Amino acid sequence: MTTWNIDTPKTEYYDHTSRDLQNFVNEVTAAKLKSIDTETTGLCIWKDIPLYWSLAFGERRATLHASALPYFTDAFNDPTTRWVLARAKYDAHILANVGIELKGQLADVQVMHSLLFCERSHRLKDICQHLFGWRWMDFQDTFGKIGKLQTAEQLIRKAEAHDMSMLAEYAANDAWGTLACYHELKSQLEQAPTHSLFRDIAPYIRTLWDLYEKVEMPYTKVLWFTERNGIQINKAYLDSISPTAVAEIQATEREIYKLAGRAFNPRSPAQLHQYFFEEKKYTAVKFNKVGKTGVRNKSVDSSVLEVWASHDPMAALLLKHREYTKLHGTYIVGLAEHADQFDRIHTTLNQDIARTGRLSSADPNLQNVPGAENDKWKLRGAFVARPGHKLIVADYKQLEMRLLACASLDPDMISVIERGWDIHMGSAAMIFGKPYEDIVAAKKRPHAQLTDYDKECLADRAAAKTIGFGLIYGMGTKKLANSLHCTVKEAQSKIDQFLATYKAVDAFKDEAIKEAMATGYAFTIMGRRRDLPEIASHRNDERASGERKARNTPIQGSAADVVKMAQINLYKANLHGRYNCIPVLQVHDEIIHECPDEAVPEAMAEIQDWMEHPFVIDLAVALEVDIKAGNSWYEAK
DNA sequence: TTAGCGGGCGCG
DNA sequence: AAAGCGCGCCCGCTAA
Repeated sequence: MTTWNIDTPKTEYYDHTSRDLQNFVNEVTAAKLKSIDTETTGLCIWKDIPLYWSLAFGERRATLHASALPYFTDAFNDPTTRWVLARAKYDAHILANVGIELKGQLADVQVMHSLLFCERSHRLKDICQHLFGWRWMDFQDTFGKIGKLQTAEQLIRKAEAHDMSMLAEYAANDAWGTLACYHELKSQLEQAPTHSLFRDIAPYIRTLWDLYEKVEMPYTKVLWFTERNGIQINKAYLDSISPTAVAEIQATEREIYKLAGRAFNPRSPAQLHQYFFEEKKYTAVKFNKVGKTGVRNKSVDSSVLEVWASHDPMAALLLKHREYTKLHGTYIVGLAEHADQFDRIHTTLNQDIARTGRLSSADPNLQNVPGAENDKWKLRGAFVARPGHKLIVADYKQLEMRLLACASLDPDMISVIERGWDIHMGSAAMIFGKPYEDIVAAKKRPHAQLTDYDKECLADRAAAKTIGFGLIYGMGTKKLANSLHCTVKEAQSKIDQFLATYKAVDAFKDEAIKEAMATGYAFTIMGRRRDLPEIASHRNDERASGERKARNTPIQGSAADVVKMAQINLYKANLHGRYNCIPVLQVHDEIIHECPDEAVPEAMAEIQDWMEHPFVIDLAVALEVDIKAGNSWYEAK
C-alpha cells in the first residue's frame, strides 16, 4: 500500500550531523506559521520523549532526528510563531519533557475541526480523509502493533534500522497533513457565521473563527499549562487506606457468600440476574435502555437494589460492595498509579470531546472524584498542596441557573438573584408563596427539631431545585415525580406553578427550540454552535431528544464559555509569574489553583474577580463565586 | 491476548 | 415504549 493517495513535496531529512542543518534552521525560524509533530517513546505526557519530529511550512516537509532539536532553540522561543499541531498539548508535553517550550501560539486542528463538526472523529487521519479524501497508513499499520510485546519506542527502533525512509515519510505525513488541515479549517471557520446567545457579546463574535482565535486557541495553552502543573496527591495516604478498603470488601463478600449459601461474583450483573430473577423470582423494577442489540435487560442498578434492600439484606450488602469496590478500584488504586515521581497527577483535559464545549478529563479522570456525600475515605483529602502552599478552590454559585436567568431575562428570577437570595430557596418562596425567611430557617434547623411546616418548606425547596435543573435538562413529569416521590399529577402541577412564576423562563425554553428549528443549531454566549439535525426528525423520540439538547446546550455550553474565559483571563493576568500561583485543575464550574501561603489573600481576590467578570461586558445577572483556601481539596471545599 | 460492548456509577 | 444534559473508568463478558 502506498503511503499517500496524493502527491506531496519531497521529504527532507536532518539530524545533528547534517551539513545543511544551519540553513534549514534559519528557514524554519523565519517561517512564522508551521506545523510540528513528534514520534515518541510512548503516550505518557510527563515521561515520554521525542525520538523523531517533523515539520511542515509553506511547500516544505521534513523529518528530523531528536538530536537536531537543540539547534532550533530560537524558533521554539519565538513568541510570534503560530505552531500548528494535531493534539497540540500532547506534543507540547513531549517537547517539554526534554526542556523545550513552544513559546508561540498553539493551534490544534483537532479543536478547530470539533467546532465545525462536533459529531465526527477528530483524529488527524480521519480529519484528512473527511476534508480531502486523503489516506495514509497509521502508525500501527506502518510499524506494527503497540502492545505488551512492543512499545512505541521498540517499533520506531525497528523501523529506523529496517527502513529509515519509510519512517521519515510517515513522520512528515503527519506534519504535512496537519498544516493542510489548518488552512482548510481556518477557511471553513471564517466562512461559518455564528452569533452570541447574548446581544452584548454579539459584536465580538461573528464567525466560528472569532470563537477559535479569541477563545479556543489561547485556551489550549492554558490547558497545557494546567496539565503540565498537575496536582499533588498524598500517595502515602492512598496507599494506607487501600488495605482497609480491601479488607472491608472481602468481609462484605464473605457475608454475601454466607447469605447466598454459595460463592458468586457480586461484580457480575449476569450472576446477579441468576440470583434475584431466577432463584428468588423477583420481578423487574426497571429495565435498561435499549442498546445496539435492542435487548431490554432487567436492571440491577443501585436504585433497584435500594428498593429491594428494605426487605432483603442481600441487596443491602451488594450496595455496600458496589460502593467500596468503586472507590477502591477507580480512585484509591487507580489514582495512585497515575502519580509522577513527585506524586503529582497530570490529567488530560480534552478540548474537543464534549458536544457542548465543556472539557472532559481522562488518564485519569479528575472530574469525577467523589464529593463529600460519597467520599467514605475522604479521597478529596488526598489532593493536596505542596508544603508551604495552599489549594485555592473557587466555584461558581449556581452558574447554570444564573445563565438561564440571563438567557431568558426573566425579571422574577433576576430579582431573586439580585436580592442575594439562594436561588432554589428563592424560587421555592416565589413559586409556592411562602416567606423566604421561613425556608431559610427550615434549612438551618437541626433535623431532629423540624416541624411539619419546616418539612413542607424543605420539600418546596427540593422541588424548586429539581424543577430548575429539570427544566434545563428537559426532564419529563414521570422522572420528576420519581425524584420528588410524588404523583405524576402533583409533579405536573409543580412544573406549572414554576413556569407560571417564571414566565420568561417558560418562553426561553420554547425560543431555544424554535431557534434550533429555524437555524439547525444551538448557540452559546461565545458563539459556539452545535449542529442539531435531529430537531427536524419525523421520529418523535429523536425529535424530543433534539429539543432537550436545544434547550440544554445554550446553558451548559455558555457555562463552559464563562469558565474558559475566566481561565484565559487568569492566565493572562500571570498569577504564575507574579505569585507562583498556578492552575492545577478545572471541574466544569470550579477552578483550583496551588498558591504559596504568603500570596493566598492577593491571589484569592484576583481569582474571584476574574471569575465574576469573565467578559468585557457584565451580564444581566451578577456571577458569584465561592472561594476557599486549604491544605487539601477536601479542606478547601 | 486483545478489542469492543454493556451495565453500572462517579462528577458537574 | 420511553421519554434528563454532558462526560470517563472499572468490571464482566464475548468474539476474534
